[in-house]
Amino acid sequence: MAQDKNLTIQDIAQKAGVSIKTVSRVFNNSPNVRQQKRDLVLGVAKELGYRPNISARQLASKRSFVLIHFYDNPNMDYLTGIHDGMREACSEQGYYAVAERLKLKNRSYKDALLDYLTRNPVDGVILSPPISDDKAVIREIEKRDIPCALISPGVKKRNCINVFIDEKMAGQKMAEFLIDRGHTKLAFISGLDSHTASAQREAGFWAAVEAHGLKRKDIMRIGGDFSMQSGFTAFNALAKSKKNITGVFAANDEMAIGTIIAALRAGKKVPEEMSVVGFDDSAFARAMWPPITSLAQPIEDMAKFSAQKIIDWIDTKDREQSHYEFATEIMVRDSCP
Amino acid sequence: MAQDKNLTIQDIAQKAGVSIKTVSRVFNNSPNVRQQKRDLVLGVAKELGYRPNISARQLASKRSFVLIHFYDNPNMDYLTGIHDGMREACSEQGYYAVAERLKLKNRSYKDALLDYLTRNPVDGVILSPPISDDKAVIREIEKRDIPCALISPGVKKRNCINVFIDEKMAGQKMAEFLIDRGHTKLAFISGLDSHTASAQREAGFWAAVEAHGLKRKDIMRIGGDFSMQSGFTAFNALAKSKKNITGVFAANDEMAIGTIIAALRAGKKVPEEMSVVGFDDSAFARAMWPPITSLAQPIEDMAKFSAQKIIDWIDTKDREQSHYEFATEIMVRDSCP
DNA sequence: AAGTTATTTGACAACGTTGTCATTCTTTGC
DNA sequence: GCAAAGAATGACAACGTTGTCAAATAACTT
Repeated sequence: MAQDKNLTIQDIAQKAGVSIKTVSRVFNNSPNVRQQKRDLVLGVAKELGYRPNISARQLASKRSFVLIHFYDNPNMDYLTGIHDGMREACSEQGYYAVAERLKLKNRSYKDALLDYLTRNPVDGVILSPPISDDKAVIREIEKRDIPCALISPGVKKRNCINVFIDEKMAGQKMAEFLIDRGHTKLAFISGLDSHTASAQREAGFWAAVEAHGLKRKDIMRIGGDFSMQSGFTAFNALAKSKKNITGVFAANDEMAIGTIIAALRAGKKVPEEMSVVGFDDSAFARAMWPPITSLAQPIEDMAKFSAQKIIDWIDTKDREQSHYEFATEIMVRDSCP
Repeated sequence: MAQDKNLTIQDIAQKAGVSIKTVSRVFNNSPNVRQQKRDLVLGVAKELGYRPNISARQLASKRSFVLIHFYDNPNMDYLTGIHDGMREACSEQGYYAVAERLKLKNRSYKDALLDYLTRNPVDGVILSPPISDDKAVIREIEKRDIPCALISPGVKKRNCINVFIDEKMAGQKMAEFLIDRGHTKLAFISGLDSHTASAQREAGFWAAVEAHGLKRKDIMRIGGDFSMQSGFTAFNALAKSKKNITGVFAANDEMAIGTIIAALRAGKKVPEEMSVVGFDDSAFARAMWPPITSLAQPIEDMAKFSAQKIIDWIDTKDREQSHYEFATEIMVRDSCP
């Protein structure tokens, strides 16, 4: 099967009895190769265990074969999910999956981006929140005509591949999950306002509140910033109020954790006296005590799909549709059983 | 300064009035180039903003210019620390920094490694715990004559660059930190036994206990596995015992967090009734409530240094010394002020 | 000062692909 | 059936470096 020798196109061409250019065409999914020859070449290549030399491809084609994921959400689960998904799609096609953090907080993040793009040519870009909503970043990428996929963008972009879950529906599902379990006094802890998804989750939350005729005065809305710290302060606000909230929906798991820790510290039992649900299905949510009920999105599938679509786009210079929606799932755990 | 055009060696050679080979030599730190010419070339290159084409270098030299970090500790702070350090060293020299997870739990991890190494040639490897102690992995790398650096290995290897902190001393420092603050009834929560560093931290702990003449019967040793979960159970063991422990030293931050959460849940105040210190100075340790006193190691520096040494090794085909020790620092926070 | 040896430089052919463009087959249309 | 158009193939020159080896220059010897 897999040879160790460094085979070249030459070897394959010889054994298959075709020209090296034909072999090249096959490996680039170029049109204008008879199916019969395509199969022949693929067969020989597989038998001999041939793998194209990436450096040579890069040099000759002036492509980099790099798909890069720009992120600014240092959530390990999320990141590895995206990375694994990208890699699955990439390795099949001989692409590299690279991840690069872009710190939006730093004033110079745009410079860092430009610097990166000029130093390291990339063939495709995947942006995850909150960068998938950064107009400056998207503009620079479009300006260079680099195929681009947005994961969970707040606003869908015409020239990009948009991959997302229905955040509003997800928010609504979570709120209804609490309501179904008898909670009528709810709190929503929001994320950063710059993170559009959080706003949509909130919209879903309010939709559920309204649909079930809950009273506005029984509902609290607490501003957070996705950090554990803001979960602490959120609980304090909760405790200070006289509303006697029993169901808390945090826009992400870290804030849910913060809320629970603060609750424990204050002697409030979770879930007995107060239920908390999070969002993201992070490892910490699973490891907490109690483990946290959270909403899981198929992030790996989404990333794989995005990468695949980008590669198609590169190959065909033309992409079909650009909106793709994925289904979510509530992971029920002890924090709100 | 930085030109956008794609300059080639040719351009530099022409402008500097030397052959392209000489320029090539300069950029490869090859010997046998007169200092005067070296400066001249470097000057011209800088002025024009030249950057070597990596693909061409790879193709011609059969080097990959990739340094890879194999890890199996999904701790984001640690990982980004290592990655940032590597990148700093790499970017100066035109190398790529790549990270790849090797799941030791999977039976097939060795196959995954071999698969990776045959598919993606790498010029150098950095291993972090627990992989820096995996003999099978190290053997495969040595077999291929790939320069290798071990970060915090339990056992130092002759043919590798060994970069570490004095784990035992660090453990001792942490224990003494507790003792200095008046604690005489201590507990140590260990990590996985396969993680040699944990054993060394423990050795330091016992050394401090002995040096200060604490009574063995006042000390508890609880087996953990680095997970938050094991911090929970550790606290339970603590609470069940009648020893009235007031100072806890967990071999990493996650277990410290678990311990604190369990304590809060049980109504025990931290640090008023019990002090807890961790190890690693992770983001969560900083974000917890109370923030956790923890031991910080200069991981970024260590990684940068490792990468630099590997590149030197590649360039000179010869490395000097192979043991390098870095200093640590206790980050004092509220969990044991 | 001439003969040696060591150091520095350069010419030119790789490296393994893809782009270009000319050539040879297949269709298709009438 | 034959021309015209289209699809499939291949020959050969890039791509931007480094390796090899020979040539030129500098540094010692005696």
